[in-house]
Amino acid sequence: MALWLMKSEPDVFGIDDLKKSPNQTAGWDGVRNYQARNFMRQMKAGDGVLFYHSNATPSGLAGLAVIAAEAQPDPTQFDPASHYHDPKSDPAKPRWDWVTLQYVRHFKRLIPLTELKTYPELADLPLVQKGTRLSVHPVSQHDWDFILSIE
DNA sequence: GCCAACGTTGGC
DNA sequence: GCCAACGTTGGC
Repeated sequence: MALWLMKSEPDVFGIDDLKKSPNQTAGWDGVRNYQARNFMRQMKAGDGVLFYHSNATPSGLAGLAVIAAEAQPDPTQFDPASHYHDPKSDPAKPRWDWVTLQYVRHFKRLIPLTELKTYPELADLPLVQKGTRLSVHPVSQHDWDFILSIE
C-alpha cells in the first residue's frame, strides 16, 4: 500500500465537501499537471491520502482519505462548460485522469504548513520543500507516521 | 495583491 | 531542440 498527499483549495473542494459527498466519495477532478497525473495513475484502491488545504487560512493538513477507485478519465476535460475543460484532449485517448477518494476522518486539529516546516523529521516531505508546487505526491511511511504522531 | 518558482506554449 | 514569454500555483 502506498501513501500520498493531495492538495485542494477548501473554497473549491475541501475535506468537508468530501465528507458530505454521496457515500463520502468523490472523483478528484481538475488535475492538469502531468507529474501529478502520473502519480495518480500509480494509485491503488486502499492507498492512504493526506488531505491538504491550500490557499486557506491557515493552509495545512486537514485529515485523511483513502483511494476508493483507481485512475479513470476525468470527465471534466470534455465538458466545455467546465473550468477544467481541455479542448486538446482527444476522447479516444484522454489526456487527464482522476481517482476516486473516500473520506476517512478529519484530523483532531488542522496541522498548519508553518508548523510542518519546523520539524526536521519532515525535511524529505515534498510539501515543505521550497519550490515544490505539485498538487499530488507520494508520502513516505516515516513521514506519514510522524504526522499522525503530532496530530 | 505581491511575487517566487515552476510548467507550458510556440516561434525559430 | 532552444528559450523567451506567458500562465499558474500557492504562500504570505
